Amino acid sequence: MAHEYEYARAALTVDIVVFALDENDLQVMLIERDLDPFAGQWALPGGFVHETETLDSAARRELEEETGLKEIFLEQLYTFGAMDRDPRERVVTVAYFALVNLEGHDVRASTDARNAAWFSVDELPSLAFDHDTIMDAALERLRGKVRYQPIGFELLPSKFALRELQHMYEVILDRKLDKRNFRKKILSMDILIELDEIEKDVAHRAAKLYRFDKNKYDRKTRKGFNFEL
Amino acid sequence: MAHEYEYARAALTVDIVVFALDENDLQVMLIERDLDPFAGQWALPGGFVHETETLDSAARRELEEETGLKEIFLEQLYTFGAMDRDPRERVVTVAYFALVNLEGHDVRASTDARNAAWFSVDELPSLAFDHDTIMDAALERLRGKVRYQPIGFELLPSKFALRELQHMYEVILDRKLDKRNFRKKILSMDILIELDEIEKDVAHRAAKLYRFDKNKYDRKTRKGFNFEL
DNA sequence: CCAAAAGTGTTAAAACTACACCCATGA
DNA sequence: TCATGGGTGTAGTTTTAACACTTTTGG
Repeated sequence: MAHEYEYARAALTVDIVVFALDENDLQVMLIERDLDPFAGQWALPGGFVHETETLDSAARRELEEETGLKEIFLEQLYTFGAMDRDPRERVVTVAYFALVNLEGHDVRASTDARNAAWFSVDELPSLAFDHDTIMDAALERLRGKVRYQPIGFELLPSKFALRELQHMYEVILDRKLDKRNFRKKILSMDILIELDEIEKDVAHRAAKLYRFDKNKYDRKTRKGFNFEL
Repeated sequence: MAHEYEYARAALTVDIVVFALDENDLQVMLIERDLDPFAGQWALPGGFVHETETLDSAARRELEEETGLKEIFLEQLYTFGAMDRDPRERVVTVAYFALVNLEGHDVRASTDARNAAWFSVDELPSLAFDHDTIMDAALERLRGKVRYQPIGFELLPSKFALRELQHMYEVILDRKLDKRNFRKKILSMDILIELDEIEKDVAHRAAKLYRFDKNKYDRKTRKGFNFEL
């Protein structure tokens, strides 16, 4: 196709920072590059935006192709356009961050003949391109946003114990929270449904399970309610 | 140049939502398009990203070319990539928002043989492309961010009275604030310098002038202080 | 019966809200 | 002298922070 606007065009990619929780850490998924530049180094999953898809679709497609993850929480983060971020030529990338609950999704640890793996955010290798910068921005965004938007639930199974919820916040915010105060606060928001169900296969006393009530949250939000931890 | 990545490439633009305050309103600068598509309609200032500049530089360059504004607060907002946002071909735009104090900057009301003008945000014409959507996003971001980051000062002259500061928040947040409580709160943050200077040419009792102490704010922030209104 | 985590209340301090008057100044 | 906005304090209420023990359950 002849371009109507005759400017040299940057290549456009998407890159995704996928967060998940394991027992004790916040983790991100990385992919080992098999080609130059940066062959053998770890990088964020991502790839080129096709002419026939939106940025969001490109991010979802790449995520599924490279990690098998689909239908997960995905939000645009920031667009990076430094001149030399790709040594070959000008590439602008739209970065996303994603949140996934490991139990609900079957993550291919390796796909595309490429090696994919989870890394704890405080034991990251140095990354290809400017992906360290993107990672920092994603972490900062997650830590900021989790406190005033109920996105943290995306990292948990749909039924969870209050301990798990508290633990998720402790891991992301990197500080201890007081158990009684945390429970009082989150329950007083009245956005959780207490289920008639308790934890299974737990070594000791089983906790009640809860579910996030998105409808109620949306209704309350429209009436001026603000989630804040 | 031969493209190393052989994908069809979207054109890449920047668009900027420039906010300013007049006596009573929050305003934005718009530009009347002289060419199709949308000839005669109002649109955000913006234009193509050149191959030799970053996204931020492109935004600053376009802003200066189209409005004469330079060295103003500028922050990336969001990247819009809907398939049909430009009727001619695929164009992805990186949107920015800017804050400017009208008194400190000489704004050309008209440049480039194009017509530029300020509009109150609650009396906007319908805009070209998807610029309505971008505008909504910018307003939402400004309203959210102004409460927990000290960016509102960018809309005021460097020396300002507390009344002006309060008024700025009232206009942006669209609600009355209590004078005594507002003063207590903002002064207790200890990020303003009280100057040995009072308002000039004011019809009645002149107010003390203050200045935002960015250094002190940065120092306090590093020690865990959080601005919040 | 022991280990482990669940669940629960109170108190003191701090922050927030609502509210009204006198003062200084220039016209 | 009047109109305009500057500047100030308090009391009631709400929110937050700190803190420890008993209960339940499975192994």
